[in-house]
Amino acid sequence: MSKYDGTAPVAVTVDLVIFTLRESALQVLLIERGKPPFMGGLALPGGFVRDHEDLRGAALRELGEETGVDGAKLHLEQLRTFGTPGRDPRVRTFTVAYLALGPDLPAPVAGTDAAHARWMPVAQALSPSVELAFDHQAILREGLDRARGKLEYTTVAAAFCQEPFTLADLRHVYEVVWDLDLDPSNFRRKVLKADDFVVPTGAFRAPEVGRPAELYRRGRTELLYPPMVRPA
Amino acid sequence: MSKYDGTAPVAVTVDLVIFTLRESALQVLLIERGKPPFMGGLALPGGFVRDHEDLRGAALRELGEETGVDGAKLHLEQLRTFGTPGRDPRVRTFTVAYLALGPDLPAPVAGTDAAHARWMPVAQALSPSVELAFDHQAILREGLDRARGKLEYTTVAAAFCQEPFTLADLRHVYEVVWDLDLDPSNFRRKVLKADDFVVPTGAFRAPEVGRPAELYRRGRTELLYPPMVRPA
DNA sequence: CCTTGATAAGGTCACATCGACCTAAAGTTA
DNA sequence: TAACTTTAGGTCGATGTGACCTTATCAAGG
Repeated sequence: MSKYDGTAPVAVTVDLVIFTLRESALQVLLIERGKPPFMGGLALPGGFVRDHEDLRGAALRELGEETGVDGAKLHLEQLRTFGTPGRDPRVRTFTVAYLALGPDLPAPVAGTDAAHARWMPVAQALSPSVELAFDHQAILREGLDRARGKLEYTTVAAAFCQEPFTLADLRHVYEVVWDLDLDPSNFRRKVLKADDFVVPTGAFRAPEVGRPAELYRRGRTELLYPPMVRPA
Repeated sequence: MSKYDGTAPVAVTVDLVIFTLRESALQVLLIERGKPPFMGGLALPGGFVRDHEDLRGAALRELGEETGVDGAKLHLEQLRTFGTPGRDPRVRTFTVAYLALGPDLPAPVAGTDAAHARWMPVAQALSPSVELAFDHQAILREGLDRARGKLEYTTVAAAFCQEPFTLADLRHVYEVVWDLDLDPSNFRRKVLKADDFVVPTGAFRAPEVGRPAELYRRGRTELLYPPMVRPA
């Protein structure tokens, strides 16, 4: 970039913050780096953007390589771009961070690119005991903040649920991501009053114990109005 | 990028969507391009990110060059990164778009980099009669959407007001950006009930006609709770 | 076969907020 | 002084919310 003509060595990558709900915890997909820098350390999945490849396309490709999941069915949105000089010790690197949300995604499969990938509770990944490569801790932090905020005024919570799902499943998403308890009755009232947040299927699912719950699918609404208020 | 090692010709730029209120209209700063491509056409201000320069730093520098304003006093946030192949016919270019909001900013000064810059009402810039270079129309559209949305649940509206300002000034921001009328009385109640959105100065300003209005300064709160609801 | 326990479904009620509207205060202009 | 304009502030019915209660429907156990 020294000549300001775009020919100096600059790299552009995408990094993914992939969240899912496993074992009643919000978990993030991390990979073990197989090459320097930060070899052996943990990092967010990601890679270089290829020629002729859209940014979103690159994110979808990485998503498929790391989780084996068809990203077309997940929620995927751009988070922010990080480009502080020195964040990659090798070359000036800009990374476009993406946030992906999905229902309980499969464990990474051995024998693939994803062999060195694993799920880790977000709380653990953000704790001082874990060190992530590059500035991935900051990216993860921002992904968490974004996800928490978006639950309030959008319907993305349903992206964490495998269809069909019960209202308890959906409430569970809020409770885990926000780390608090919600009143089942009031939650039900809000969700059903919001227009086309969820649509009933007429079918029911019997839990291990208790009354069977009706099953729902995602509605078409993206924006949640009125918003789900997050208690103090 | 063909070798995935970050040495292929790739350019990274920042582009700015700079909004201000002039003559009771939301206006955006556009420049007349002095070189190809799109020579002579209108475009958002922006430029290459330099070595050793932060993304935000590059945005602040361009802001100063184009408006002569010390960006430290404006609201500046990252919008999104655009990198569709072919968006720049010369070389693969990724642009990190920033959104800047400020009070009635000075007209561009002749004899500077900003000589070819001018303010244009956003409605006009987005109309079919105006063609912006590259994908700047899409970027502008997204900046407008972001600004409109952020007025709801943050206090950025105050960034459009020169301090000190009246509640009518602040209300005017909402009315212009949202293109609708708000009830002065209810607006007043909401703003004053929100904690530390604005702080009274005790001073008053006499308008051309009508009762003098109390003057306020920006408070420290960033998030507006409860949010300002946008009528349908 | 009925009780217990658990969860879903749905209702009640006091309270806060909101939109629509009204009144009073404090200036300027005719 | 009257008319007009804008700010400041209040009222009231409608609506949303949190806390809590009741009932329905299943499984498990006596």
